[in-house]
Amino acid sequence: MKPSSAAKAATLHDVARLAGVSLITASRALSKPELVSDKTIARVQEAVAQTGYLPNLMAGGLKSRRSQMVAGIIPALSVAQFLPTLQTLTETLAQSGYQLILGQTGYDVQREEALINTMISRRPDGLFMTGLVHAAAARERLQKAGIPVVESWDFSPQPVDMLVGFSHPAVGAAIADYFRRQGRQRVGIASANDPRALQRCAGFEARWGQPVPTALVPAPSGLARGREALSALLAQSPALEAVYCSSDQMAQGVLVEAQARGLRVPEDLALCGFGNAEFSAHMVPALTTVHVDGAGIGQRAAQMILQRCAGQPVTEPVQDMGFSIIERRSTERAAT
Amino acid sequence: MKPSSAAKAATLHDVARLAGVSLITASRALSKPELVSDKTIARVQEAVAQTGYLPNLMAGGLKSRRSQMVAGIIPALSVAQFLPTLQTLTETLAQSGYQLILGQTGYDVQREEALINTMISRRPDGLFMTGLVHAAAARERLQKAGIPVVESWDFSPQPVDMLVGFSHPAVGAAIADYFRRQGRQRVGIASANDPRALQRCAGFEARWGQPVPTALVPAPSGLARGREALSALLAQSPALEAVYCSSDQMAQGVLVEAQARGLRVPEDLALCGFGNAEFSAHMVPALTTVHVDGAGIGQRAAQMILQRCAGQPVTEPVQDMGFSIIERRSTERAAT
DNA sequence: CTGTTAGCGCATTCAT
DNA sequence: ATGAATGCGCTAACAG
Repeated sequence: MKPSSAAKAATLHDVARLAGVSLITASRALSKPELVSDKTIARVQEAVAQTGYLPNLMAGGLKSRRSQMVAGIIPALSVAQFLPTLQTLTETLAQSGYQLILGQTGYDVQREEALINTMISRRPDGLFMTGLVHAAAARERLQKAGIPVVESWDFSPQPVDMLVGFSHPAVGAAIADYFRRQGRQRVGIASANDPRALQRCAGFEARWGQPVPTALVPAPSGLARGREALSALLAQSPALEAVYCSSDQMAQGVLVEAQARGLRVPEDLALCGFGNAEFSAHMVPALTTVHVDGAGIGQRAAQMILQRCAGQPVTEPVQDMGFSIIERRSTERAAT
Repeated sequence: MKPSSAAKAATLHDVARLAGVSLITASRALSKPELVSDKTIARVQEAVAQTGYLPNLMAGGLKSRRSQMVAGIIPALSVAQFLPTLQTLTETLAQSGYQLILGQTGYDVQREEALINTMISRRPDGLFMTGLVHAAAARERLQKAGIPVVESWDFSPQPVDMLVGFSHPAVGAAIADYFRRQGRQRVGIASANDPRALQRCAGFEARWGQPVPTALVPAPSGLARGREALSALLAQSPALEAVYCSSDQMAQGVLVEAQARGLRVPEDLALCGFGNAEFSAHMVPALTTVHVDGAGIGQRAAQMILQRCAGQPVTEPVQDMGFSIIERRSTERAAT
């Protein structure tokens, strides 16, 4: 018995032989024990233990047409936004025996399309997307594949299949309304240049009603980008009173840069972020931001996929999860 | 032609028939074109385009015993530490046509073991672990499975197979040395309670030579935990001069709490983090921290796995990636 | 260069 | 409650 890879893994055949039963009985003992006598089950179990048998899900899946895998497509793992969603999705799926296969598009529509094809080749039982499916060919492919598809973190009246998300233009508009309600005049935007962040910018500007000084930085946005962005904004508009930032991470950078320039937040400059990151409530000043239930998105998406895999209909295939502005110190008005 | 899932996906058989060639010729035209005439390839390609054929990798993998998948096991997606590693790993593997299947252990050894079994059932061509494989049974299983395994972000003289990481006790010791060299007297530790962070604490304290006030918080550590930790530390040791934090995120929290208490960093309190996050260089003050090449770990791990999948030997199966202390403003000595 | 034959490991029919 | 045959879709061997 060499420790090398020589020894082929035990198959169900080996288990059946050792247990003195037929192949199919061994199979049933493991996956449908209610159809097999307790004595037989015990014998099979022991044979499994002795041989160290682990089922080959590829073989089982080939026949049963269920791979027990779900494809997950994201722009990039480094986008902190999506982490709670992915974490919950992975966990919820795992509880039902499904694993996630991960793919990253890098915000590139061509890579997204290629990735979707690659994923379909693995015959996943479902597919999860952050964002919408952009390529028309991919949409068609997915529809033809006939598996449950959940698009997320965005909104569309005509999703490929199911959707759990919210409207980014509405977020932008809500922040514009909020700043206006506070009586702010000279507002600016510090945003990443990814499609969803740009939708928020557009929503903000449309509601604001006039051009808004905007500094765009490459996605994914972080603290360093926030510092750059505020510098760029102040160059355009020195008397800035309030800034909407496309992520809380970026807002941290705007805060640091403001402090480095001797600007007080919120007295001289008000800040609103997006995402309600774990740290935002604990910054000084605490950060006003837009809360989105990322973990909830992941859980609902997983439930929808699992439900459909179980053959049940999904009652509400398009869910707007909404959002809410969390007011904190960083946009407090001076008590004049 | 209903748009529903009724229409079964085209198989290679359909493609072959349409192209007027045999099954295996169609197969070769797609996967080993150098063995097939250009004319035939063109005919097959067209049949593929017409049918919308996408290969079934489960079926191919069953026969060829290569699934083109790599299992990736991490504690939790929310641990920012590992993101660059995972991102690079996923990308590098994808370039060679491999996809990553993700599993999360939640730092639980039992879940880790169960997950490894589940993963083996999918017959991945390789397995990547953040950390070491803890359960003895799992180590054995992996060795018997005969696939390339890379453990990472830690060090062990006897890995299951291959390893790319570094020594956490050595990190702790290096920071202790650094503080001592600076002439700091009253030092403290603010650390998460995960196994690797605890190793760094132990290394620090051993090198320091006497008990070090320590505040432990649950992993994963973030800004909020850092604030808590500094409060706890100051309660124990009011005259604290320097703190080592087990992550840069946590160091941010310690900084915020220090500032909230009117302590100046570095004049009143020096700070050293761990991880060299993207933001650390841009904080005010910029954060001294320990740099670890997380992306490099992911890339090397991917290369090792790919090399072994290609049947080539890996010349250096155990790689210590080392680490380095990046000195920045947060530990600067006053120019007395 | 192309085709024929024979499985990969398992689960779904049917039968008993 | 158990078993025998059949095939999921594809590729590794060998032949031609």
